[in-house]
Amino acid sequence: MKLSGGVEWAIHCCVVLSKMDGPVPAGKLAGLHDVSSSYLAKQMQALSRGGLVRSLQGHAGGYVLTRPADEISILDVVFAVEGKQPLFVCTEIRQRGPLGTPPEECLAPCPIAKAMMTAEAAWRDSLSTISIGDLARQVSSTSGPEAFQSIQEWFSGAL
Amino acid sequence: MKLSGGVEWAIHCCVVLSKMDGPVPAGKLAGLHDVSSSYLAKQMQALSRGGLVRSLQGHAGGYVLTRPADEISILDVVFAVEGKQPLFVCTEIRQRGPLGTPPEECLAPCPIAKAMMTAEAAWRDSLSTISIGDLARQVSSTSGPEAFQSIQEWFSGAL
DNA sequence: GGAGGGGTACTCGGATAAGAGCTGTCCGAGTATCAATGG
DNA sequence: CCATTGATACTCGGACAGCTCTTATCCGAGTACCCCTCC
Repeated sequence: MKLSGGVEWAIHCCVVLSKMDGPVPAGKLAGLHDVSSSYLAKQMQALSRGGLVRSLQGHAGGYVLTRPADEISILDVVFAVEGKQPLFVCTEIRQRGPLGTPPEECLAPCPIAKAMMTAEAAWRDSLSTISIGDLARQVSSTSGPEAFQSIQEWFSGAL
Repeated sequence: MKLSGGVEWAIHCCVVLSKMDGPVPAGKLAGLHDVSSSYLAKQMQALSRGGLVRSLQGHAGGYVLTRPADEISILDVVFAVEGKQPLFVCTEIRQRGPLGTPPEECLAPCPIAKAMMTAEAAWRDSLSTISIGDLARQVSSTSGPEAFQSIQEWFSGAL
């Protein structure tokens, strides 16, 4: 029970994209972070399907954020990469077995499922309060404001 | 990225155990819920390793809760079955690549990891506020107080 | 009648296969750029 | 000198294997009960 590693990559890429002017191809994002180019491309495709980024094909193509960074929450990224399926899925155990409760009596949700859903909602709420813009500002204050400028220059100079 | 299905089984078993007098073998718990006996045994072993239940071997053996139901939170069960490893693991991407931040400058935790950890803490906090005893009381009020008595009788009569 | 010993049946515990999902890779479809050519 | 046209190189997108983790199963180790035997 572990979150996909691609989530971390995707968030980092979104933060970087939020500070770049033009489109950035997946290959350069992979080179910057020293990760598999092909696999990161897969994550970017997920972001594209989720509507978080827009893909530009052709010579000077790449990915661009579709919305302002402050309007993209971490939850959006997690949903795009991992899917919206909840962590806990109730299989209605109470209805099974020789003493199972008949379905017509199961009006209220199973208390166990309810508790798990409440906790999951707390998790999602916490993720939805933090935006890509917030993260970018925090990175600027910790790693220095010139960090993103160096990245942009590296993208231009390219390897 | 889905929680192990065994978690649901384990919680249900803990709730049932909290209302039983004597030890209950894993086979009967499996029969009650109509799930794989062998696989549920594995989950019970995890609970035993986690110190939540005590195993009694021999003819009239089985599993018994080690603590009062009100002192066992759902989080304890999740930790016992899934392990205490966090959902999100930071691989320190910021240190990798040509523009990676040197380790000696990474004093503060990565903002991205920090945000994920905060959300995870909210999830765990929510889980830790609900005990097995709470769930048992909710089941009694929704499914009727006689439900657990029927189960106890079914365990005695056995199949 | 009571105590001791052996057998039996039941329990847990860990070691062992099958399946699904994540990780990683490849090649084809599409498009903007650039250069060459003709007017 | 400018517009058109073709080639080119670069991009994304989805289809294809390898591997780890979850799911499912089995058999051996250990223990309490029960019955039989002996005193």
